[in-house]
Amino acid sequence: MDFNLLADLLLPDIKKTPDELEELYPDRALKEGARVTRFAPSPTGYLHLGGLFGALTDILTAKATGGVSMLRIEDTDKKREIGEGVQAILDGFSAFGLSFDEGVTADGEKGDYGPYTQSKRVEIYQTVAKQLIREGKAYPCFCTSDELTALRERQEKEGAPFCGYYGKWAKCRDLSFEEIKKNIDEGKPWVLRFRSDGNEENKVFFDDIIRGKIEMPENVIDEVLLKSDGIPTYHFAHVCDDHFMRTTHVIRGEEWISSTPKHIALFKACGYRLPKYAHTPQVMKIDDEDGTKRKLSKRKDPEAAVSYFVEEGFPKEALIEYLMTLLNSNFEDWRRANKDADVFSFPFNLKKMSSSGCLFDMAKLNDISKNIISVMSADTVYQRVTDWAGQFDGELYSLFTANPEKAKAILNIDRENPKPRKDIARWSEVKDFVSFMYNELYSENYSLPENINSDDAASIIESYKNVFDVNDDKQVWFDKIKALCEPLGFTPNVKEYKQNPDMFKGHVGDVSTVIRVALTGRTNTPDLHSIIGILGTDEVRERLEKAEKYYRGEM
RNA sequence: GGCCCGGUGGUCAAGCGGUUAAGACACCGCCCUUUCACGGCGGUAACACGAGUUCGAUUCUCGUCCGGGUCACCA
Repeated sequence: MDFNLLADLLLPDIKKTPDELEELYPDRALKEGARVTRFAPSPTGYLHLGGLFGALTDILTAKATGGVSMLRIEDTDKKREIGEGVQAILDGFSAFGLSFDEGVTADGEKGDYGPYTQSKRVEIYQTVAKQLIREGKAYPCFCTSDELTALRERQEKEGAPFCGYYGKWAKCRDLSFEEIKKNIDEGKPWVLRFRSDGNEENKVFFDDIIRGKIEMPENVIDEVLLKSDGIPTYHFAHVCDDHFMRTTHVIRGEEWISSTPKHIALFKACGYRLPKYAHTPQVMKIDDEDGTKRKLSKRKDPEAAVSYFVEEGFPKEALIEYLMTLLNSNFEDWRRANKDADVFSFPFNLKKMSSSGCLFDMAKLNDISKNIISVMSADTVYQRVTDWAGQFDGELYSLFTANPEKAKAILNIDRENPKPRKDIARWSEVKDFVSFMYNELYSENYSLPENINSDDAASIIESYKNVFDVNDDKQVWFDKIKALCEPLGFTPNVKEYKQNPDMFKGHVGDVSTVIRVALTGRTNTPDLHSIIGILGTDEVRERLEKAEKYYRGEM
């Protein structure tokens, strides 16, 4: 058959040649060892945690080697695409401060190797496809999906080694030009298939940067290259795009390992140099229902969406730092040695990546987040909280913005010193954390630790009321509390109490706890003296009186 | 089911033939402390199993088991 004729019959509008494409997208002038990576999501929904994980890997790899990272949108499946898909991805990245050197951005595309949206690259794919047809390496297939289903059933029944369109089962493989022409003239839809020359018996090897040498049977499937709408499948798009974008390192999820032999065959058929592959592990979680470890699922797990972390109010640095610890386990050591360094200056190494799937650990994220927030200034925390609240918590927002000085004073308690408290892991916790400082949020809770009874509590409060002065400095304030102890049967000396616990009702800590509970409704708060200063005389008196009445059983 | 990837404490993980098998989170205890915290110190706890190679296997090989992925005109 004259394949040139076939090529023109199938793709008459394609005039370009692959050589022209080669000139259009020349090799990149990068220094030795620089890696070109790409993150290539489909706009099918919100950005997934695994996506952030992968994107970070791409960006870090490029940064660490002086290379280039790209964001390419793989929108070749119009059925699964959702309207705001691209925007959702972009929003996800911007929320966590990630950006790529090239590709799709909020302000359009940047870079010389575009377009970076696959639906705009159809001419490129078809140009390569046409060349493949000319070389007899691709052919049109007119099988309907019903026929394909029937084929599969037949293969199963007859015990074929595996299912798929290949070898003797590939009935369109050897259609004559006349048959093809007839089908085309009749307007029958067709897909373009790869004419595989692979052999099941042969092995194909590739070196995965993360996993080492992987050996698999050679591809024999006549994979679909162009779908009936002329749009490429992932496999073909991957080969064309990563060749012409001059990608050096294809970093993708491990679910792609099994189709790599296809890609290798395609790269070879096109005469392109194979990129390096790195298949990353997946982020998993324990299923709440059956307790098994499984891949994070978009459908079942709210924390699979990066928007979850935005809504919960995790500072963006926290999620990134957490992901970094998963990416390269020496990150934490590096961070300890480089406290203020930009995460992107971390000497990331793909080879150090673990190859086994990891469980998402919320407790660890919380810890990292608390550490990060604990070293922020009160101004910064205030700013971040109000930014967050403006979007997710109107009540907190009005409370904070109505009196910024008060909010900052609260947030500043025990902060900005060498040993800051670590109370807050996410902005959504702030409201509860500060609730006792605002009457709008405060609700009394007078429950005491078991070792203190109501009568003693009432006496403590009564005595404290008599000596309380909001203007006392911290030392005087605490001396007064200590002075309350002995007359009431408590000791100001914790050590003394521990030596002779039977001689006292309790120690100064218990006395403080009573006052703390009376004033805040909880046993655990930041420095009481500071709280009293912010609350002010009237409020403190009012709360003390109320608590005293409560403990005396008068309300 | 075929093919492939993976399997070190509860979690993330160092380790690459000889180690008392690091560290971090979580948990527990103690200490510090003028309350609450922060912090410091310490503790519980692991090489899935079975063969083989070797003087010696967590490290290498094979098998078993377990977990995951993939077998589309989805990516």
